[in-house]
Amino acid sequence: MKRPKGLGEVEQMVMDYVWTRGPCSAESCREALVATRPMKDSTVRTVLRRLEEKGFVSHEIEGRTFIYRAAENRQNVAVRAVKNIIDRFCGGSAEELVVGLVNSDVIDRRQLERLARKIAQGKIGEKSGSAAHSRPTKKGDS
Amino acid sequence: MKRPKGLGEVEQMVMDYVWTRGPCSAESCREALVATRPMKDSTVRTVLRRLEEKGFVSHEIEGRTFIYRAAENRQNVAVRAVKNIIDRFCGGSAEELVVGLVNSDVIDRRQLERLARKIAQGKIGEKSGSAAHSRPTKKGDS
DNA sequence: AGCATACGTTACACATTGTAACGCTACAGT
DNA sequence: ACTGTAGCGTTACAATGTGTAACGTATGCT
Repeated sequence: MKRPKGLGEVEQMVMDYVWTRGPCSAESCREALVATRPMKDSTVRTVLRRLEEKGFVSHEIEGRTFIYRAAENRQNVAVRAVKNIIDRFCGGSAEELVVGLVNSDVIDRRQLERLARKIAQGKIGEKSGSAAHSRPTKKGDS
Repeated sequence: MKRPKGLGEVEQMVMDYVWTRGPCSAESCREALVATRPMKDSTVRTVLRRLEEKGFVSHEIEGRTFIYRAAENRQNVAVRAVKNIIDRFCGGSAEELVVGLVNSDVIDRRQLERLARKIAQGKIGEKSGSAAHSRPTKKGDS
């Protein structure tokens, strides 16, 4: 089992694009990124392929073009990463982390309280399944 | 400015030891780790030195022995890492992340609410200085 | 002096990541 | 049918991070 350690700089940019713009071809991805970061098409393709190997994206073929889409949404990836951190640094308990986040002004304490209340009341965050994917990502839905 | 990307496997183990046991020499560190992971003393020393370069530990000399100590406690490192994640994946806003954490059962929603309330009431998390100490957290402490 | 202790230097292997040149294949237009 | 080209894969290489450790050097003790 390959734990996706994380994303490199370019990989992150590509993922950001995919997450933001939705399913896209390698070329459209490159066209968007090339403004801030010049790179050849083969570079983008390689990155995309590696991203797929890591499980961050999947692709389906449309005509003869690969359409890549995110396998998970940003939040899920973020959650996994944070989960990892919690395991590594907090012994599995997230409480102290939350405290730390508040102390470091990463989270505003009032906002947190409001949010927590809403969550506790079930107004946010219906757990529909394992929360491991935003969509089934099954092929053949073209 | 070099942001410490993260810790490798061995680096993590060393840091865990330093965080848990407090200041220690390279040798005592090695003695503790060698049970689960055989390695030579020079290996530990190299790791410790790299850890220091990354800013995770500092050392002072006692006699002719280097005593390493954590530059930051676990929580702070964890918070920084999470902050990073929030920037990268959540556009700077932690709210959705919290929701995700709850949905993924990383944080219990009731616990979160209790915690948030306590924090909001100022019962927890008074920002007491820079919190850059390496006080052993009172978990499974001997 | 000679040895043990404790640290530094240097080096190497392997994985990850960014980058890209080529090369292959299938579809389109003439 | 033939050829151009769009679109993908293969392969490769450099830079960096990480684990690992042999060997070298300094210092204190007996």
